[in-house]
Amino acid sequence: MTGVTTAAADSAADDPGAGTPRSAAGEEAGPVKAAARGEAATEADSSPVERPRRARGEQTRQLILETALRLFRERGYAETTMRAIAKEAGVAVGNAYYYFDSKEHLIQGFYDRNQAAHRVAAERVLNTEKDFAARLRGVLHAGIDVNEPYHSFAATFFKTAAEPSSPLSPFSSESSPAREAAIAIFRDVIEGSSAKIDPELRRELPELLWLAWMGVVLFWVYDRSPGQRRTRRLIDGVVPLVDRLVGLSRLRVLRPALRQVLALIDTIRRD
Amino acid sequence: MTGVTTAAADSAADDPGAGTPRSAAGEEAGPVKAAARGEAATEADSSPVERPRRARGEQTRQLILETALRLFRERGYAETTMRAIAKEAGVAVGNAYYYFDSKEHLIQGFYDRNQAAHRVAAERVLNTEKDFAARLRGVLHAGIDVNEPYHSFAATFFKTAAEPSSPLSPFSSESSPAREAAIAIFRDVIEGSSAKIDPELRRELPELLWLAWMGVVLFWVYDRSPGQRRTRRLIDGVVPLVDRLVGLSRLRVLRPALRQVLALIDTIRRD
DNA sequence: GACAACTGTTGAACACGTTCAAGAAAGGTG
DNA sequence: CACCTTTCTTGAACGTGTTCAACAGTTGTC
Repeated sequence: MTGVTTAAADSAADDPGAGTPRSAAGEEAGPVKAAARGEAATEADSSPVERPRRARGEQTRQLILETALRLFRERGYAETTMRAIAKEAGVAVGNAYYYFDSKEHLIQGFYDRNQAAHRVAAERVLNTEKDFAARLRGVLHAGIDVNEPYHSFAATFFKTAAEPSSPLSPFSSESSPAREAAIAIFRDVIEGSSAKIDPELRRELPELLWLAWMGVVLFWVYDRSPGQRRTRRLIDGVVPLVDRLVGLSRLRVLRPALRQVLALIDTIRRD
Repeated sequence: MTGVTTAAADSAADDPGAGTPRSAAGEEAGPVKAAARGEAATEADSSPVERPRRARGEQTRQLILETALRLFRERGYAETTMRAIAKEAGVAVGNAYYYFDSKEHLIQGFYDRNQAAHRVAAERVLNTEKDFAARLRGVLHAGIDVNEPYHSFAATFFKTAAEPSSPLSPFSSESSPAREAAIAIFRDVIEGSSAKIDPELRRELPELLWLAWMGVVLFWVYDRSPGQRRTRRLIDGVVPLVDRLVGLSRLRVLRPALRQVLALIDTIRRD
């Protein structure tokens, strides 16, 4: 299932872009730039460009990103034009395209922040709870908490993330750092818990939980109930089920079924 | 989970649009037209237009749809411009917009056909098999068979269907006829089978199987393996699991768990 | 047949995302 | 310093989906 990779209340970017852009430090140090390009199979894309990022460039890049995210928040994604972003940031349109391959690529910045915010919010739970179900429940709710302010336009560019060939797809290689980071959270959920889990299942569980999380996000995106309370209920209902299932995983009687599931996962995973 | 509602090899529309468009009969009798409009909550949309559909209009409408689908198949969705469709159909651009609210709305026609084709293909299985697992397996494979020729661009406009506010979303009210039809197939899978199923589960099962089908479609859309064989394996692996689970549903020991699941579904369903 | 009220059709015009050739600024090298 | 190379910046121009005011065709009414 597809889904917004992460989520987070970036309370940064509160002051308009006008003045001093943050010093080049922090997030966004990543190298990824050369778009994998969607399209059909048209020969090798001869451009692993890899830009060196001088100081000035980094500054402009941040300025454009801040401005874009602010406008997205203020007006929504579709309603924010590239011209508006450029104008507000005080640069030419073309300049934005020098740093970001497309309007969609601006969203990646959003993901990265929300991922980080989810991590932080999850940490609070993971440091205090030992019970598996409580940990899982806390982490899932934290993820939704962090995404909540963006529900209205998360849906809008969820659309964008849904295209398999899009670099924004949670399954794309371009988002694999974010994906790994997300899976790591669920690994922590398991490892720090007191739960006794079948070892084979334990190995696969972080990824499975992440997948379940993607499912929850997907549900959330479609959730039109006030305050998305149906999603909250889904979490509260699903967690005990998962907990029970995981607990049952060590029962002799269910071994064959578990094996069957694990074998299936394995079969599917190898190409 | 989002997913292409249906699928089908429309072998109709083989002769180019040039000559006589089919007589207004057949599919597409539906009334739905007044778009729900996405956007924010901007007052009531004062237009439940409901067009009467005269004969001539219906003819033009069909012509435009045929032409569009043909071009989509030949060149892909993104590469087909509204201007090209209009030109090829011998009408003005604006005319296409008289019949279809947007380019995306042309896709709905595609869905409807594929839905019908899936029904037909499923029938063949349902008429010969009695075993639940075999029926389910057959129906799922039939659905993929029917979609196969369109895999390359199904992905492209899967993106479109993914947006929750889009009328193309499988969960939207605008696609509810297609959705109901799809669920009906799974109802037949169950009712015609020899399987003994807990009655409460039985009531919910068609919708659950449809949901699973949406999951399979989602997987298929993302499946890049040659011939999408991973999807085939997924089906072959998941069906026995579902079968086993359904069979177990009548066991006394698993009653509480089943109840828990059904209660969850109920909770979530009511807003 | 005259008139009105639709349904159906047109193509220019608009705003948007994106590209690109041109050039300015900054760094590096002798 | 002069020079070359690389990074960065510009804005006009292109092709796209979509809109809209105008007009044509059809149907119904007296």
